[in-house]
Amino acid sequence: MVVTKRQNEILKFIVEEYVKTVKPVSSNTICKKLNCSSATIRNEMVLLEELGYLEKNHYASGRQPSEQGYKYYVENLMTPKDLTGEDMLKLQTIFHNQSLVLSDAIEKSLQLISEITNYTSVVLGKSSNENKLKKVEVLPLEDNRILLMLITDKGYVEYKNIYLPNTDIEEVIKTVNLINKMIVGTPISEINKKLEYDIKPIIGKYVKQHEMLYNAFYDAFSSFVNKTNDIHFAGKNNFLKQPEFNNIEKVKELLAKFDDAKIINEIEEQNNGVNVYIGKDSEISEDVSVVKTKYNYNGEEGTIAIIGPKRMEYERVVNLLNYIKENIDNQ
Amino acid sequence: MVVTKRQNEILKFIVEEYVKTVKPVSSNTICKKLNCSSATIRNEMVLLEELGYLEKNHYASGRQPSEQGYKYYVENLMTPKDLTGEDMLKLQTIFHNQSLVLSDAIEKSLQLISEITNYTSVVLGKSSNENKLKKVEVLPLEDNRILLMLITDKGYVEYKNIYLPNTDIEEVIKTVNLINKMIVGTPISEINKKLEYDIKPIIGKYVKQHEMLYNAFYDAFSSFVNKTNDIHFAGKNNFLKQPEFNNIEKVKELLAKFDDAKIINEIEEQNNGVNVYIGKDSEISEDVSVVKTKYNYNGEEGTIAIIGPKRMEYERVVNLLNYIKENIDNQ
DNA sequence: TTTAGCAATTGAAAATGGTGATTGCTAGGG
DNA sequence: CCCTAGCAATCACCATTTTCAATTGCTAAA
Repeated sequence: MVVTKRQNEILKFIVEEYVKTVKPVSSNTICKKLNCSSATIRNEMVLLEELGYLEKNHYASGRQPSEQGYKYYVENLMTPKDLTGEDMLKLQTIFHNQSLVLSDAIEKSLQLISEITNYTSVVLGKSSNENKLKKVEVLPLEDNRILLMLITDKGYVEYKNIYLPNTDIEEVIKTVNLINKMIVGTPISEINKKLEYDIKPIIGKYVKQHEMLYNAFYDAFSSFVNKTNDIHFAGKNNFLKQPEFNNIEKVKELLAKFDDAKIINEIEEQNNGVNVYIGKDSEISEDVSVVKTKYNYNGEEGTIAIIGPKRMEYERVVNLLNYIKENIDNQ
Repeated sequence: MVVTKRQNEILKFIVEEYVKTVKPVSSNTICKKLNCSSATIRNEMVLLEELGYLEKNHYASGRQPSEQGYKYYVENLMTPKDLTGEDMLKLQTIFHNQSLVLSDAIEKSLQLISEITNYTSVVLGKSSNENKLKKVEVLPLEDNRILLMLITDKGYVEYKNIYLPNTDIEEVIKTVNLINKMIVGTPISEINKKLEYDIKPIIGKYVKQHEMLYNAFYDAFSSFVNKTNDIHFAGKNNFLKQPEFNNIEKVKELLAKFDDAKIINEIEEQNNGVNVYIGKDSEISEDVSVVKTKYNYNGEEGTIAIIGPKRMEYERVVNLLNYIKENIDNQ
């Protein structure tokens, strides 16, 4: 079945109206905008419903977009107009601010987006798993404490503050320097093995409290491996502001998902460009949608995503994300 | 007016029953436990209400503890019995695990507490504001990127990944080493001033892209200052599980408080020991209570707090916190 | 001092009724 | 053949009423 021009207009109007008002749209509301009677609209709505683009809550309720309807809207009806002046200006001040390191600019811009849209933003840096250890550094502090730092070739740092009572710190430093030579260059993911089989015996020889030191090492590397992703949220609680999440159960479910590492993986797989995943496709919850894109700036890879209710301002969000992506790529 | 032994028993029972069931306690429920009729209990309840320890929701509802009632319970009725076997065992495995650095053990134990109690836990490390800069370190990475690390004497580290296209990295490193000599020893809080008046001119002389480098420095130190507190939450969303927070508005209010830095300050002031702040005294919301304590382990200072609904298992939480405190002090 | 008994009070849940919004359908008109 | 006016039908929503069970305060007797 072919979708007529008028049907497209009606569908577009319904999506945008519903996004604004969160209320089913009636034939009457529509006929004020288009020049025809409500009955005509109703006839068209019946067809659009048969096509699967519209839904009713009950016999005599107005229509709202179905998941398919949103998809159709995003693919065919959305006008890729420029950002509104306001949105644009705010983002510009961030990206044109030379003082910001890129990662900070991204984070700041996502905070901004969360603020102005009331959705949730996520930056997902590339896994540090593939990093290789570049350097192990020890720094003596006061009172038999040392600072242990692990640095990777991509510039990630993990550090730990260790208290070693009754230990000759000089000796510890010598030992660590020895270890340093042995493990530099090892991929982070393989390091714990190496630690156990190659390093453990050596620490034992040199340091009295070898148990403590060894464990500190082991821990530091473990948390490195666990922290396989560098993830930052902005506006995590914004869902509380959305009327469709006014019920505790849904909020609970969603916030739990945000803590769960799985959400990250779901978000990661993706082709290039700015993509929209609606409802069930979001892999998070059928009530939310995700707009996301990858970036790669001189080896610094990552994904940016905006998570909002299915009733999302797709046009605006896609444009915002496009703008950010362009700014990163052109920088 | 004197509180009789029986009145104490009744109050204790009501508190513990209400904490369990979240429902007003009726005279009938009580008389099953004590050997007397419901009418007798009712007479006593009238007296306890006059003393301000009990409350009614309406004419014919059962009684529940008032804020004052909880206070009286915590101060006079709570039996400081040992931890139950289960709670104890779980905590032991954390603290007797020699492999954990103290700060990690604390964090792990709070995660555990949040899990088993469904309350929210907070560790608040001492402000890094009083720290002095110990070392500035630069490490060249691939592709004209450098890693900038700032290390304080107390062992805090802040790092930034900077991309400096078209710049002689060797020159940058020389410059930074120069800067290093000039600012080591400066308190973090004063560093931005020094940067602006003493350091800025120097970087200008040595580095082409001085703007970029200078700003990176400035940023790194700024975020150091802003991060005046080292704060970690566990079970932030646990409030969603508590029946008294089944309304979005309250949850919103509370989660906003958690993000707000003020909550930290409110929590910080405190004398020694494990203290209980009920309802309005919590300074957070009249619906929550806070149990907290300070620790000081070899210069590593901080505060631990458990935040829960006013209807809290005070006995259990106080005992848990006591156990942790003892373990830190004795370690 | 304790207790049995009873009227009084209230919230919560279920039942009821009215209102307004909106639809689907029908029949007539361009 | 498409559009539209008109109208009964449908349903959510709100307010009101009814019913029910829980629990209290009070009184009078043990």
